[in-house]
Amino acid sequence: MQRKTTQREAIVQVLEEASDPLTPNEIQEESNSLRPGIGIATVYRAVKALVEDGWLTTVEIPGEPNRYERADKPHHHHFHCRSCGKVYDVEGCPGNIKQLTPKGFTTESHELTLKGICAECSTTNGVNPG
Amino acid sequence: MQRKTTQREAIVQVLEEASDPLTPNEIQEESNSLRPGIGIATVYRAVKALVEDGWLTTVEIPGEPNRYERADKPHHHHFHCRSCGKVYDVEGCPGNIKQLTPKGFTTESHELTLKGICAECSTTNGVNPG
DNA sequence: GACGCAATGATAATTCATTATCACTAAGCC
DNA sequence: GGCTTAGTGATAATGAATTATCATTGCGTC
Repeated sequence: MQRKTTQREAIVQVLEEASDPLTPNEIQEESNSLRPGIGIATVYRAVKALVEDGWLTTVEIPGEPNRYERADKPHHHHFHCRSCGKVYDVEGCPGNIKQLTPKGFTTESHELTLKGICAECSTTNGVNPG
Repeated sequence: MQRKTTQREAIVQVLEEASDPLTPNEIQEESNSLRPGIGIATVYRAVKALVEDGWLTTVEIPGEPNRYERADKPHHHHFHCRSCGKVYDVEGCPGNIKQLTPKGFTTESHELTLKGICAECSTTNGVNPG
């Protein structure tokens, strides 16, 4: 039977409160501030189960490890900062995506990733936003 | 000094004539039909040099190996077929992408990937396009 | 045609993210 | 409080893409 553990509770809480998608490593770090000692294997196991439950969605960014966020968020896209590497949620969608679909093709979904410099890195010196 | 080899000629020709971005493995296979015996290491070396020259661009699709295409193509996006795995060029762009940029962020570029079933797979039975 | 060295090709090594292993821990039931 | 066994954590193993190694090949020059 599925047992309730303090590790899993911490992981779920972290993902519940996250405003942006997190990598397994980020989940581990943040979970450990709630409940120290959680191993990376436990994070992977929990994430896998939560994705299978449909409670988490996988966010794939090219050249980046997978990130995970709650599946109940409305349709949105992502911003990938090339300075700090963080991934942020971006509200909205251009909306006229499917009209790009070539003849004979069927578009089932789409992923849009903005790339640039996030607000935090813009206000920090050492990075040239231009 | 940079020498002209039959291997590099074949690789360049393959990329010159490619209508869609190719993975190193695809480049190797196609190059070998022009000039048999080209090793994967040679493909990686040639691609790396061509990207550094600015003649090739890297196309990154989540969960897929990198693909490469000529850098002189006009702005466009990509379609990733979930059946055969191929990546196709898609003309055009929604155009109003940057207005999604959150306050304080700077968008330098964007990547849009359509996912679904390509024309070839749609006409082949065994795949349900819906 | 001979020579020097850049390029090649086979393959080992590396680099990651992710998964498997296994002894130990602790949740839930008595 | 004990028992059973699912869950955990440290780490080895795996898988896949890419890079390094090194003996050999062949381009470009003399």
